[in-house]
Amino acid sequence: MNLQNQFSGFEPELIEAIEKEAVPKTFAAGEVIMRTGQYIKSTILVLEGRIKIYRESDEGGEFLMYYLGPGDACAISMICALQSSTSEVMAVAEEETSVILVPLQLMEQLMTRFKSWYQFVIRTYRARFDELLAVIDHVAFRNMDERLEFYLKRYADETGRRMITLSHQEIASDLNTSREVVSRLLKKMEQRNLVKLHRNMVELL
Amino acid sequence: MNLQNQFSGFEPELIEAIEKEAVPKTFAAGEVIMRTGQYIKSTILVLEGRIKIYRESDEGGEFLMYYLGPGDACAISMICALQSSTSEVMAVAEEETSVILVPLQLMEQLMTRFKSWYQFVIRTYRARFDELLAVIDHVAFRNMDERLEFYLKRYADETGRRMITLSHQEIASDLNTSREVVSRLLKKMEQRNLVKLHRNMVELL
DNA sequence: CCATCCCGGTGACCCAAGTCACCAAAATCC
DNA sequence: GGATTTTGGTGACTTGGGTCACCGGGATGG
Repeated sequence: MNLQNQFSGFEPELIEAIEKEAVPKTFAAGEVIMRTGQYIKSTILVLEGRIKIYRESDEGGEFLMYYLGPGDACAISMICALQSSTSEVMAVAEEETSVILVPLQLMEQLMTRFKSWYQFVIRTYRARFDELLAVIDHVAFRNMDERLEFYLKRYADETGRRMITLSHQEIASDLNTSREVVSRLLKKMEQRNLVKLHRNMVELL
Repeated sequence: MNLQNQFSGFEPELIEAIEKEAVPKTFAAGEVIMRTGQYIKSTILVLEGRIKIYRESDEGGEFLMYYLGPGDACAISMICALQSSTSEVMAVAEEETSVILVPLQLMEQLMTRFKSWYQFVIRTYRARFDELLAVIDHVAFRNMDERLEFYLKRYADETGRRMITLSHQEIASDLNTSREVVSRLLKKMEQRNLVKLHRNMVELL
């Protein structure tokens, strides 16, 4: 698996420059990639797998923001790396995930040398910003049933599978609600023939 | 009022470059600066006044995200301008506000010519990103009473006044709730000696 | 000066969703 | 194989906060 496949917009010299200096790294499923308060010195490019980006509250609650997949970059790590400041979010590998770490000083070089890198960075900011706006919309304007539906659809889209292998408890954590609420809403969705419920699994119809 | 005062980190040549090509503009209180769906071709730098950035829902609800004051730049206009794509938020002048519009092609020149501009852009992204995270935290983890308290404190900080000249209805819109709820919560805050209520005005104690 | 509008206050009510308690089935551990 | 944990289902209850109705007092305008 190399850069070319996932980042097709990059010109060959850019790819070469990254491959020469950047550090590939692999994370096992469930491994923490970035934690709240941690200093960030490199930007993360995702080659394979899936990373979950979420916010933690003081009281132990968590709140899913979005996922990163192959071809994505972590906007937060970009911003933090460029300021060598701390991350305000958590990043955890959902599956076995391989990434490339682009250290700060390389990042700055690429920025001035390669227009395609610069544009990639801008696109990344834009994409994450839009995702945050969508999150705010949902939590501000939508009820739990709509949020749950959206959550399941997004999950299915991200993974490309209609079978969602998550327990009700895990879904509840991501939405910062309780298991009972998720159970009940899923039951209602089943009655509306939107999903079929299995153990540890929700099938989207 | 010129750039130097509000953007003290900029070197003289940068200021000169901006002043030569960028367009100053003034908005009256209440005027719409940017609306949802509008194409953005320039980045906005705020010299004087205050701009409210908020999100609109399909059903007419609105939701305050943050304010921009002197020395701030609009990250969304940056991102949009650089992609010449549409804004996903509303921007309205809260008071008489003067800004400088930096057109796209100038923006790109400055980016490569001036390190201090580049860093300013990064700082801006970071600041807005953090503000969005704070918004998400509040709406995800906090109840209305805490959100109201935070809202009032922030307003007082932004304006530098303890007297907040807003009707309950206006506050309710910003928090996407109803006037009655705001009235009741303010009454409770008054009983706790946190505020004193006047007509069209909340005094922070 | 009267009519109308905006503002704030309040009681009654309702609903979404969080909490508590408990249970049964499946999975996992020793 | 028995014990414990995880998972999901459900009824009962509470609570935050949204809605409705109504009222009075100040502001505004013809």
